[in-house]
Amino acid sequence: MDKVKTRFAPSPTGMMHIGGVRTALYAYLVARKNSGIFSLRIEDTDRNRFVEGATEDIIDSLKWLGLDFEGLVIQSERKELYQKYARELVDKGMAYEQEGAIWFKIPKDGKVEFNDLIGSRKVVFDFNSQKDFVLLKSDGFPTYHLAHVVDDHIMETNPVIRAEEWLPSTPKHILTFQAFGWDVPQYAHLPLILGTDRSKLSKRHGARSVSEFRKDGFLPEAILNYMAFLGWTPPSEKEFLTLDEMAKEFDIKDVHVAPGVFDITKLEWMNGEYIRKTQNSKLKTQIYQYLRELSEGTLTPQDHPTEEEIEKVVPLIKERIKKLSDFIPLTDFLWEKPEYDLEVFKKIKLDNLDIKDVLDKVVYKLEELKKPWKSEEFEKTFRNLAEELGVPAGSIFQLIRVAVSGQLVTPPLFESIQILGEEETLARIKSLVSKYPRLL
RNA sequence: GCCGCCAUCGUCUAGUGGCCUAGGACAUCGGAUUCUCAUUCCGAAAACCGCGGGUUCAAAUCCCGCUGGCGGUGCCA
Repeated sequence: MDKVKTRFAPSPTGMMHIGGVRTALYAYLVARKNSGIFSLRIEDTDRNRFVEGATEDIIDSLKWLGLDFEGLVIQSERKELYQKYARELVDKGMAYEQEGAIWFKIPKDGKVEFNDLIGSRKVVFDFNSQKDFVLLKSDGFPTYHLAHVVDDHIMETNPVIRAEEWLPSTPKHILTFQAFGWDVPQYAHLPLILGTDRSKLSKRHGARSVSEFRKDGFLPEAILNYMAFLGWTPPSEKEFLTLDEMAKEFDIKDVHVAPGVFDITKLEWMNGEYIRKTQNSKLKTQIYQYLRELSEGTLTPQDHPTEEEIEKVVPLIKERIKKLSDFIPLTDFLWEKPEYDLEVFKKIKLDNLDIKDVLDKVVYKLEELKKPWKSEEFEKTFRNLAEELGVPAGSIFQLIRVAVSGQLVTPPLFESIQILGEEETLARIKSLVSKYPRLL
């Protein structure tokens, strides 16, 4: 048998869409599984819908995801090829020219049948449900129908893996292959991916391109894993699979027929799982690179947080973030002086105690504490203070937390303070007290 | 309208005639641990397997009809 060749064939009408990830992934997996070849084809035959930068975004996204492809075909660069083939059909009498376009002539009677790889379903279309269609537009560019048939024949694509929205036009394609006298490839029409309103996932559902997910701090492994499972369960029924493991287990025949709803909540959960599974040193690097990318290169190694600083915080935030972007709100108080919203102090239950008085006591205790501050002593000191004041220890810790960070939620207090440093901690509390003597 | 695809908890799914009084995961809700938040650990609720007919000793699983959802119906892809 010939080598298995698959391809991902998006049209550059926008940034690479998250739904396209699954199509690309399955095609990639089929190739890998069969030691075949996976390539990319840019379907840019509609000049009106062409979006500048889209091709680059698709390539970048594929690379970022780790879906390596060999071979790149750009349809607009081989216009003449399609023209030649369109003419050939005209010469054969199977197509005709009208108003500058070349139309495929649908035979009078009969039907097309084919077995789709997905769900091994048999699909039958009557010719009379089909109308003549354009192969070559009057601007000289091919339509999808022609380009698909010509390219996938030349590229020896088999199976053709594409979204189910193509299913209704498959008879056109089969007829065209036959008109040329070429072998018809096998088709795998992947079920649609739906938005929460159950209509085809699109920009209306929050327009999520791969690059946006990347910017949001999603990991490629998590995206791949989640998308793979939208319509497929590995025979092993494992929950987490690497690309290699997927390639081993994947069989296009196991892909479901029913459409699936894209659920970002589950993707986020999975991303969190991947973050937790990542080695600290690797996570440190990922966060560092992520922050640099976010700042579009304006972040230099001298800016905060530095790689060393991130390294110290990683163990504290690893179990607290679902996305790399969560790192920022959770830790920025460590590198920047906090802005205080006095409202948050009201959420600390200190009975009728005066916050300023309590903070004064905190400062006093901290100054008494032997340096370097030790975790046990720190804790004991403030538990004692809480007892003296007759309030829960948690309230005291919470007050210190807010005083130091301006936030109700932070990584563990003492560890955060250690990163902040003793002087900075004291300075922050003192300046808070002096800045807002009344309000507190 | 016409053509086509699909149909198990809110979501992703297991399930290919008896192991199913339908299992898992996310989300949700309780509870335990805890200085906040998270993590982790327990537990609960959640699908009369879209509806109606068959076939069979036996159906979520096979067949038919219906309904519903979605897709296509472009010199877009």
